[in-house]
Amino acid sequence: MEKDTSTELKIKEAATRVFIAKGFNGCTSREIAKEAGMNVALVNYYFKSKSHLFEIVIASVIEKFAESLFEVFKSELPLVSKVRIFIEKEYDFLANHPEIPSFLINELSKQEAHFFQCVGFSDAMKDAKIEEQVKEAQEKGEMRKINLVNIILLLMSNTNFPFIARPMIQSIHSINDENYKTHLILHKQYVIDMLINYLFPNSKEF
Amino acid sequence: MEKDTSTELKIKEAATRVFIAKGFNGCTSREIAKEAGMNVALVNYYFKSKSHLFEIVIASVIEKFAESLFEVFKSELPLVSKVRIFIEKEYDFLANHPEIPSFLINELSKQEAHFFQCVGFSDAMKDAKIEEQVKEAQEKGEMRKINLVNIILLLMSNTNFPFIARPMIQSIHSINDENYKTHLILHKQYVIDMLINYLFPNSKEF
DNA sequence: AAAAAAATTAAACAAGCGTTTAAAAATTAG
DNA sequence: CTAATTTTTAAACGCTTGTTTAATTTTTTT
Repeated sequence: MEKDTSTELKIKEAATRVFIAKGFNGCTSREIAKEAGMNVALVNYYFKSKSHLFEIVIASVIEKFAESLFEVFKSELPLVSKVRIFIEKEYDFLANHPEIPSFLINELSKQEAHFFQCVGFSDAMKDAKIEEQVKEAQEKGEMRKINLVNIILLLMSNTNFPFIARPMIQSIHSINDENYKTHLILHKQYVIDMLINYLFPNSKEF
Repeated sequence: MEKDTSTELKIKEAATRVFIAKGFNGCTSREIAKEAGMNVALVNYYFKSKSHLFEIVIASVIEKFAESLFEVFKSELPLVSKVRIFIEKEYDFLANHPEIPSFLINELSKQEAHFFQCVGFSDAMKDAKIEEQVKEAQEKGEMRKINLVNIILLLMSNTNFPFIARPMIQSIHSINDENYKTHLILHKQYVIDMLINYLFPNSKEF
């Protein structure tokens, strides 16, 4: 009884590509099988159903998506540096996986949102002790006193949205992919400057 | 030959609700008919197909979505006030229609993106003469010299994302709807302060 | 009030869906 | 090398999909 057959893996990878590109409702089992170069029945042979396969795929996408965030905040740097590095890493990650935020936001707002809970997102949050770091920096007067939820919102808004809304923004301004990439590179620095200046008003870091 | 029958309107309104909630691929013609309290065949009697109905719906949603943006910028206020009022109006609009940004971003990234072009989004952009206003303010030294694309990105990121990502953020922080609303109210002011301070470094407006 | 037109309905359609079956092929075990 | 097991296949399953049909009801016209 082999585990993690090359066939099984190929199907999961193909499914990930197809699900991300078209969403759960936007694709068919046969499409996934074709993308993997397999027979349709094999999808349900290795993964018992389309839904089950989807749950596995989205769980691993979430994990990949959240990884870099917590990686940065677990380190031993001052908070202001963590914010800068997080934004930089996030832009790098999203440049390579620009479709992931839209995919997650989309599917999580439609399907039942139990996916996130089972992954233990908020556990990782506590593990990284971000809340404590923020409180400490705020008491020292280094950081603006706003709630963690709002801080996360500011960080995620300015990193994720430019990738989520790319098709829309390109349409509005009639610009091509290459041109948009140029704007994104500049945007990263704008966001770093703006956020650090706002969150750490007394910081020298910029 | 009646025009704009109450039946026709009911179907369009029902379709708008269903499409926004579930997306084009996530719902059926029968579901739309049921929501409107009509027979399935009537959907294709008034609108020739599900796709055609969808195009009509998404066009009117886009129009509604873009309206407030251009309304503000067509007025005769100084740019710094326009930015503040835009953010305020956008938060008010999105508080009443929180699902619209996700819907648009979602469908526009999947379907062919010809929807936007046919609505003439960029025409309205030129009509509002935003580019000229920005250039003028920048030459006067009132406004930070960054590209219009980046300015729009900053504005839209910080207004739309908090509504787009609500399910995700609530999951991460384990907070309920009411609690999230409270954070949103605070967030609006944070965004205004941060953006005006960044875009208009010498402004007294805040 | 009768005839014509429009609106609405139930029923059916072919096609595609997720999933299952049962047989064939390939692999492993003894 | 044979038997048992696993993997892969083609075909079919019931069901739902978008759409169409043809009959019925309602409205409008004359």
